[in-house]
Amino acid sequence: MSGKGEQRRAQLLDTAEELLVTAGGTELSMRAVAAAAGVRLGHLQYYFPTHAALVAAVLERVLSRSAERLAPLLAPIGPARGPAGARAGTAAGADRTAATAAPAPDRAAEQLIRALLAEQEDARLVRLFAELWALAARDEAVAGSVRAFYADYRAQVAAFLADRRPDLPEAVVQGRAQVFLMLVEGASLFRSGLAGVREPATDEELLRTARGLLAP
Amino acid sequence: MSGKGEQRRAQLLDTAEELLVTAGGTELSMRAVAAAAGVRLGHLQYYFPTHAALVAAVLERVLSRSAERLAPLLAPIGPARGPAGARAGTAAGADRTAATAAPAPDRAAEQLIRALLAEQEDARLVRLFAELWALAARDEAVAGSVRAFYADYRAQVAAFLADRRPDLPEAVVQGRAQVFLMLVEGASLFRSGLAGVREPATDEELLRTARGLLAP
DNA sequence: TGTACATCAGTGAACGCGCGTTCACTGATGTAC
DNA sequence: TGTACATCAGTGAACGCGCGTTCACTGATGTAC
Repeated sequence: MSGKGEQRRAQLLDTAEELLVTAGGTELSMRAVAAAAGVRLGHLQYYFPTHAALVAAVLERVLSRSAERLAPLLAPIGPARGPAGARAGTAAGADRTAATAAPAPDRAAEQLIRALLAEQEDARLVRLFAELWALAARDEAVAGSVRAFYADYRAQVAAFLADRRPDLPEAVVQGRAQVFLMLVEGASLFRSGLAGVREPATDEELLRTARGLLAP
Repeated sequence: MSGKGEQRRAQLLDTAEELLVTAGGTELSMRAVAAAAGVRLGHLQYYFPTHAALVAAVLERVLSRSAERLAPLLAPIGPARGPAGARAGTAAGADRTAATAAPAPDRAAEQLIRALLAEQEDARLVRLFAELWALAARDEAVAGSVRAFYADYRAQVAAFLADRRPDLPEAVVQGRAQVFLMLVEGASLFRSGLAGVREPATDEELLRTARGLLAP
């Protein structure tokens, strides 16, 4: 029966992820995960035969979960501009028509920006991504996953922007989407206590700049 | 005689830094550093009694060297605007008058931005900072050093901006300086191969946004 | 319904290795008189 | 100038520990007949 196995696997990954956040990547050992999960070392290895397999599985889940969290925020809900609304279609937005309670143009971008910044108040998540970047700097396989994640993220931001500004050339849309990500990910370093702390005055300038990129 | 000791110490730190960049933070062991430096483990410990002492020393040198590299770029060389030029005074700029060969207002900001982005083409440096962020996420002492480094960096950017735009309120100057750093550090992730790759179209948007922050 | 067997889930011990740290030691270099 | 001594620079062996990996094993659960 795969139900029990899947459940145990998920539980082990929960534990590993928790450990990655609270103790850091260097403490993510097979023994530590097994002990924290309350199983024997040999049993953890039944699900993840090697340490690399465990790390890869944790990584995959963290990134796909982040992608899921971002998807609804990025689903195009802007003003009805003809068929452009289908461009960045996601499953989440499929059963919603553009007409029902669509916010004003500026509001959608505003909500997206604020939601992304609100996410950064979770220091655990930021620490997790700092670990990911360090892992990526060390391990080309991890770097590939991280790049794929951000490529998808960027494509969604680009679709969001293209939906709202059909007049912009594709190259500009792609460029702005990427710069927007640079700004958001850079901000996470400085708003989480890692390289700096949150400040209202800075957040105001940050919002202004982010707005300028998404909906000028 | 302290000359020999100082020299040996510097050489050991060179080796450790090299190792940190090429192999990553997890490989920065006492034995690895000793072996790479061609000395015995016990001797490395004569200079750095514990692993923590070695890491702290490497960290301190990396950050102070980065600060030195940035100082001349940030020294105010803008148009003569009265006594404001002394605000961000550094030793490097002390023997240079504001009048000699001062570039046009936009040029100074442009040069600064381009110099900072050019630095990011050194993948080794970017990897080193990714390691630093991960170390900071794990170790509050490291995080303190990193925050102090960026606080100083930001103050210099703020002075640069204040020098050129004396009309802006201090809060706005501080906010823009911080957002500028967010953008630059975020860009390093996406231009180094770590989370993305360099693209001319993106660089154009990046320059545009950075310019808007520094000299609007 | 019962039995035989395969697969799944989990245990436990042992391996060799690299790690940080401790510590006693040696030779070279400087300093006091 | 010579000698005694302290400090500096560097060596070498050993410690206990946590690590990833291997492997033989056991009991539970599903499947075929």
